[in-house]
Amino acid sequence: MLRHPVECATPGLVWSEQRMATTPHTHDTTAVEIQTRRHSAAHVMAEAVLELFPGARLGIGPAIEDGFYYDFDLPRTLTPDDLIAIEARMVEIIARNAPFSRRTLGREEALSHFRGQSQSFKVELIEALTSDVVMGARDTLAGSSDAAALAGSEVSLFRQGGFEDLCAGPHVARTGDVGVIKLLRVAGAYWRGDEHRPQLQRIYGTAWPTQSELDAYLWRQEEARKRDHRRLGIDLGLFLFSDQIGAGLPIWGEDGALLRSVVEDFWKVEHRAAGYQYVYSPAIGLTDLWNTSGHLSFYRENMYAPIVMDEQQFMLKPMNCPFHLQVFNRRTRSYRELPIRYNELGTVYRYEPAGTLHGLLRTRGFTQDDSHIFCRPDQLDAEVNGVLDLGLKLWKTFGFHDYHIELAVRDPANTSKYLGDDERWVQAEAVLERALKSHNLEYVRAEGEAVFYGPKIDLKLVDALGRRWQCTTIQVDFNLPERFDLSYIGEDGAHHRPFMVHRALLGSLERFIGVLIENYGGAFPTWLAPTQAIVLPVADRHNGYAESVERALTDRGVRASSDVRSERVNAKIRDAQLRKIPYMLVVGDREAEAGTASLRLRSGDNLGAIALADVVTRITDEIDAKA
RNA sequence: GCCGAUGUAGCUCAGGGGUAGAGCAGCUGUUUCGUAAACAGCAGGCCGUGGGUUCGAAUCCCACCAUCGGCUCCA
Repeated sequence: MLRHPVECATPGLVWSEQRMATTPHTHDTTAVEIQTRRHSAAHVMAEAVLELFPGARLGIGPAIEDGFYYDFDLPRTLTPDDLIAIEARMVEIIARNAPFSRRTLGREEALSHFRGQSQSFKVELIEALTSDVVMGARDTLAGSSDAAALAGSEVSLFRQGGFEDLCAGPHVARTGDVGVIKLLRVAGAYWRGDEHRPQLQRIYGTAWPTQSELDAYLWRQEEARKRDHRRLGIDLGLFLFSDQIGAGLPIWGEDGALLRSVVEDFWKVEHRAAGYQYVYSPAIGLTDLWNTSGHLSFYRENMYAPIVMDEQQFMLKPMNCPFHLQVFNRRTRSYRELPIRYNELGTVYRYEPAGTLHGLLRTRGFTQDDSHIFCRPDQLDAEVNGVLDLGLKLWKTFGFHDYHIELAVRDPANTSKYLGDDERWVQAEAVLERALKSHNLEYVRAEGEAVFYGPKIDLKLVDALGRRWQCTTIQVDFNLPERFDLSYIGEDGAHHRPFMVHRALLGSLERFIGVLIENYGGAFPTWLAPTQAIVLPVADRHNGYAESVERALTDRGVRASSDVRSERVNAKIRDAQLRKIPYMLVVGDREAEAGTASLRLRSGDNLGAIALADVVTRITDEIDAKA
């Protein structure tokens, strides 16, 4: 049993509170208890590391979802053996069952205390912490401080055994209450997340009340690994990467390409129905184009080097916007034709640092489901609303019903990073905010997250395991129309500047399909499955009937095949199961005689013999319903 | 890009200074079978790439590339 946590009322370290706040279900008592346990485990780990590496400097050590970490500055890099040794020492410390105790120190006292121990990161934390508390600015490290107010502030410290740490708490009562721990991995992490500051060694671990809960967690991790789209991509033959092509450049294999084309076809039909006009644009454009668009000033580090031909410089496109602007601009536009909505599955190339590549979720070449909408000021609200309507329809059809939404706005402290005047930024933010509210979508404001040409809505899809995936982005762009001098002739006969909405609803086909794979664990709903039905003849003499069954399905547009190998049905079923094919139609003497098929579902359910026509209807109905 | 780990057959992995091993997949043959793996045989690798050490390197050292776990960044 977990005893009552040590009480703590002092305003504490910003970081631990932030972590707690970002963890779901914090109001749940058991969640608070487990967070307390894990945070205490981090202290135990720090004690163990200090016992083994007396000179170690400590960074921060919060509880995180499913575990905890602590950052250390150590004289040498840790090896897997070190991890074992640290874990063993932690088990000892937990067995010592030392009580956690709290005391407070004045700011100056605390500073000299940690200076005396050469714990410079702790010193920095106190300096930041006390000013934050006084100034009420939780996220600001720097900032002017009121000396008088600071002098009176206090910080809390927690001790267990021979180890004392700056900490807001709360903690468990004794080290024995930490529970069952396991260290998972070591990773480099920049101090305060800043790549210009020292890199520390971060040890990740997890802690649970009992061994069986730890085992259950490790089992869940294993299950999650089985859903990894990179694993499934290989197993199901969906896509591949090749050393001969280059990192971050996926190739779609047979079934992956089929899946992708199903997604694309559906996307195109829905966009046409929503009043979009499809356009095509080239992969490269003259350097001057990217100058005009502002990409060379604001996006160059993500762009590939110029291609020189005939004394002209071209650059590979990292975005599709400038091309769509050209389509709009090719002739004078009337206010009567607005809104104009161009869409394109546009393949872009962006340089991404090698260490950030991750299967289909982070690549160097990807195809955005892109669109640019040009409209009058009085149409802007309706257009953004229309984008959300279409988005919701798509996401729901693909099986995503929960979203995590951010309204990304400028960093007010650094407006020089952005193009365009204040008034338009304020206007753009207001339009996005109104659209979210009118759809009753909850969102959080994210300052400093806007792109250089406008504020945006970033929408993350929440998958079957509760994980969030950044896919959608909806941006109001007041800047590119200006740069390319877009205009339309208004009712008054004068030129007016159109507004522009830039949006990708699935994000990129690569990432979206990666997310689809993980969400469904490779077992796609029938309308998406590359092979929707497979006919399994019991013996070779049933191959003829099997092929007629297959034809009955393919004639109705079902993606079906037959497994006519000289294998036993058991083997054919096993292979079909592993390929996660939704429908298996077993046919033998009885079925051939009666004109039926014995229907087995991917779930393992055996529905028995069903008249062929009914099987076909059942499958086509399900495909049509996109269920 | 930064920190760490890893790289052996299509896949999963063993081996480890003296000219490469298993299972599955593949191919061939036999089997004709009723809801998650029939049997036998064959074939398959410049041990990520390039240097170095050595009589000899897949094995040791260095560099690079890629992948994995994180950090930072993002569709």
